[in-house]
Amino acid sequence: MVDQALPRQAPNVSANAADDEHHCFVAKLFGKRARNREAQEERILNAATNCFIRSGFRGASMNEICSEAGMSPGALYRYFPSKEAIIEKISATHRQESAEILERMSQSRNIVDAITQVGLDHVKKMSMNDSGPGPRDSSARLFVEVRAEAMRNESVAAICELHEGLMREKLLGAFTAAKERGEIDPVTDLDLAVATLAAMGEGIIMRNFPAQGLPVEALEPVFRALAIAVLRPANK
Amino acid sequence: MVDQALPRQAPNVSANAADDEHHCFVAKLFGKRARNREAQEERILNAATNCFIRSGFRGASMNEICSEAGMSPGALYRYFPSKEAIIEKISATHRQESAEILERMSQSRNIVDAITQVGLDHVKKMSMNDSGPGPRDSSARLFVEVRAEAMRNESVAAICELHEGLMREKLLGAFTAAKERGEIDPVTDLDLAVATLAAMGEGIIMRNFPAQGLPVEALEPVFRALAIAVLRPANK
DNA sequence: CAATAAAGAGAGAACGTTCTCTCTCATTTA
DNA sequence: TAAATGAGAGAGAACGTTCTCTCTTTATTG
Repeated sequence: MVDQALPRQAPNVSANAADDEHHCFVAKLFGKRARNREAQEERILNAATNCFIRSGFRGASMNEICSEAGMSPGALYRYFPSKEAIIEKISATHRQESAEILERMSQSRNIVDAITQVGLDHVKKMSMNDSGPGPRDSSARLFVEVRAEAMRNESVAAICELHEGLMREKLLGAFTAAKERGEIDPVTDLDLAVATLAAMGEGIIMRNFPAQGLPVEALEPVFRALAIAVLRPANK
Repeated sequence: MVDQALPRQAPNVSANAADDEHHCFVAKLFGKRARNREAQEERILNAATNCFIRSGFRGASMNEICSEAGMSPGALYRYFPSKEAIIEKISATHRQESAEILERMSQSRNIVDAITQVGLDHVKKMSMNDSGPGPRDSSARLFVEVRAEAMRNESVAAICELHEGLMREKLLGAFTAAKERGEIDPVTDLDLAVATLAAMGEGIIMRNFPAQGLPVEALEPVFRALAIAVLRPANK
């Protein structure tokens, strides 16, 4: 009954510790074990994402996630130490994906074109469903969930702030460059412009524009007009 | 053991049912009993609001709410049948208060002035704390919580849709009137303008502008520029 | 190569806690 | 006195997490 339970010790009979370490390192990076671990983590993350979209961070139970992943609790807890950890990982990934849309900013010469494109890309991403079944606007749902969680979860708040800082920085950089190129009125307050455009981006996600029956394409001239309004104010 | 549990029926020994009904009606509206009931309900609602802001709808427990209200569960459940009911009531109230800001719309002659004022009022309300202690931006926090809940709670979703429909209607009415007065370019898509401005409003709440160190007053010219951009697009 | 040891991976029951909500009974009010 | 009100224990379910054990894969040894 107890004769097989406890005796679990690492023997470590090797004479060369460095060799062992190196071997372990290689195995962790490229081995079948490591690849399998990554695959399982992704399986859990996908399942959890679906559950969180369906029931919210607090509303979804670990059992629900386990069922969705086709996995036992014991197995799941081998890959993530807590529900918190899963929430944090998903929040970080989702925010990062949003932030990455800004990468295209530097590709465009015209700053108004660039803003317009970023806005459209954002809306498109948010009306998408990255992970299989479920509502079409999964990404937007998860977005709101992350925002709500950030209100009272310090870790998630830190994650949000990190990516938002990066976004602000990138936007500000692009605007400054455009200003130097003479595309923007010299008196425009760029910090204010960044904050305004970022807020508008989030609002449009929340209200879930496309879900209201408005086609994404209709937003093109709107984004353009807004970009012009914010970057080159008519008065003052 | 069971002899006292269920038999709780209104005896109604009166010969005149109409009199009783009338009496009851009057008592409910003006009696001390009714006033006390309302006071207790408000006490619970205030406590619950604080808890929900602090911990979220799902995160806050009924015990937490009872403690905050200085009340036992037995007492609380006399006034609200479930946690759900409290959530719904608070959601409805909060959304209604937001919608009521639009009442001023009709007071102003100039449509751009009106939009600007509504935007500023909205931001001011959201940076406020209606119910005593807690963070300064309680209203915004609650707003996000309601939005997240609406994503998966049908009742709350219905409440949101109701008030948003009213808001859209009111905005559209004001825009139409302004168009007839010649304030708005005849080719402007008013539905799109309504949706855009509503989305921007929500976004600015979410990003919590004032909390980012930007004074509310700085937003005045921004709102003005945006209103002009949305209502009278430069091209097309 | 066969035998053996160690570790990895996973299943599922069970843990202690916390949840929402109910029941009983005492107190207050009209 | 009869109804309204409230306190508080606690029922019963669900929660996140851990524990024990089995089975598979990998590494080591003779």
